[in-house]
Amino acid sequence: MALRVYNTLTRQKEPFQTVHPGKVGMYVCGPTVYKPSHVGHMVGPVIFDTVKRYLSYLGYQVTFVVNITDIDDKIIAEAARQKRDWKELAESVTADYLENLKQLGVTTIDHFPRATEHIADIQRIIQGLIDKGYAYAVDGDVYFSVPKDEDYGKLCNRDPEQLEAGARIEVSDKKRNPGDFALWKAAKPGEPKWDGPWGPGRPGWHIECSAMSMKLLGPTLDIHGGGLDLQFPHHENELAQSESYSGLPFVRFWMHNGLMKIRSQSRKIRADDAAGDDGLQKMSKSLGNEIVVREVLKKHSPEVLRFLLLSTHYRSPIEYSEERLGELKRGLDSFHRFFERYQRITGESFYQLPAPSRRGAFEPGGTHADFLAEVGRHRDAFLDCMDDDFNTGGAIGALYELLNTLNRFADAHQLESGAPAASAVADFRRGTMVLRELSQILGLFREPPAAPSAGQDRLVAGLVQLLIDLRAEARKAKNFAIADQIRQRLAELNITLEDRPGGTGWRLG
RNA sequence: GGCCCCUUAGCCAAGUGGUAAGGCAGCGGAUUGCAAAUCCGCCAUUCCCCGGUUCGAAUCCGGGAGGGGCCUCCA
Repeated sequence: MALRVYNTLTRQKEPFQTVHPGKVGMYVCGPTVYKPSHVGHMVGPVIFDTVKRYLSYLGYQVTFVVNITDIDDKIIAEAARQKRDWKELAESVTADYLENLKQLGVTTIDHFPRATEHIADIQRIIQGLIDKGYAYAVDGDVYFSVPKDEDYGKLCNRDPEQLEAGARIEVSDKKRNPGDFALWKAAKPGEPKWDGPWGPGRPGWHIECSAMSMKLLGPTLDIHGGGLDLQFPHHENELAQSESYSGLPFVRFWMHNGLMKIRSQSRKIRADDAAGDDGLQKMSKSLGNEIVVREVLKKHSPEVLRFLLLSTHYRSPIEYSEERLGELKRGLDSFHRFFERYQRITGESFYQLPAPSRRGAFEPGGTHADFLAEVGRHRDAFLDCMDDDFNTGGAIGALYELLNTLNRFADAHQLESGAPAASAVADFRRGTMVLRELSQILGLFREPPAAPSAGQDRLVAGLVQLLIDLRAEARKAKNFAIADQIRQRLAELNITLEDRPGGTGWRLG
């Protein structure tokens, strides 16, 4: 199957085609940096990081750009509130954002352009729009003239005439039409400003994305991504100004990810008796229900959070809850346990396994052809899901089936006990390599999970081993009362023992 | 008022015309001295409701109910 991608512009899945064969320019709207990121801000980066991983796996050379909007009304307002320098605020929030991305394994972004570093590019586009008659300057402001753009509204199916009916549009007597939006805003006294042909001021909200994306990726992007809530007005306006400026199609594929939701306290109470009201709301600052990423990572591993974001199709809304995270951790743990098992069997770390970085054919062969053929079927299922508009939820299902196949093979061939056939271990390794290959596409299992602090403590490890040895003696002597007491008391300390063919192991949790 | 989207088991979730993946939880079994881990089996005759198209629909069309997003800043 060939890759198909859902395009918001046409509202259907289309065969993926790029402007330049083999190359992909991908731009995703990043944050306006005035407050620490909440988990909703991670959805896009994780999704599009996975998109890039998969496109690279398919052989595309992908340039991935995420902008940082570091000048905006909200930044100015928040800095004033905190009595802080706006620039310093923007920088510290940016650092928080970048650290969160790193934690979540979002490692494929090539450029993080800042709006303040592209003022000249922004001004050039604004001037171009004025020259072409799409924009007009008034008292130091510059506005985009919506009626001049015949196909304005095509992304969101919006009729400019009806924008007036909304009545929620910012009133301004400077605008010629209610739907017109600012490209350049004149600075009020004390506000940050850059000199420009229309007077000192700063860029409007949408223009920085047009300027930076076209500068880094050319006039036509292959993929433009962002949250569903950015469709209008942000992307609609970006589209309008970019195409009016360049005269070329701005984006091949518009991709929008679903929003993070959270069960709100106030409605949860009602939901208990009111059937049908699930009490879910979008996570947002205005509703005061945001969960800051930094806080989440104090309690949960970043891998669980990433797993959550990939467990649902990217266009669907996704609920954030502690229960769900716990549930997913249990699922993830079964993979981690397998990796330890793999190491016991082969003496090799799963995380060191080589895996093809490019998609190729999987040739079963081997001594245990049925087993490898089954591995191949799961691999095909995984890749078919990814080909179908990056269906990560379905792909994860295939990953679980692959895990089951591998465990079953290890059981059936008693790889952990006695002296297993070398051919069985070799085929087992080949099968496991496929799990490594596929999980890398999702950015999962890149490194061993961080052991809880107690697990790294040599004293603790020594003491637990001592008790395991004593228990082994007791078991040998058939003194099960003592043996069980040791296990029970350890369990109370959150230490679980596992008696395996090769000896007893332990883990926290 | 306008524009979009969603509704699959206790929960999460894949599935866009061919007879319901997967996970969590639960239950039964193998294994174990007993557990844990792993494995096996069970767990939606049915996909919000009502019509229609079709040999055949969770999937297409029409209507209804419920939920959500956008139209103002939002990932």
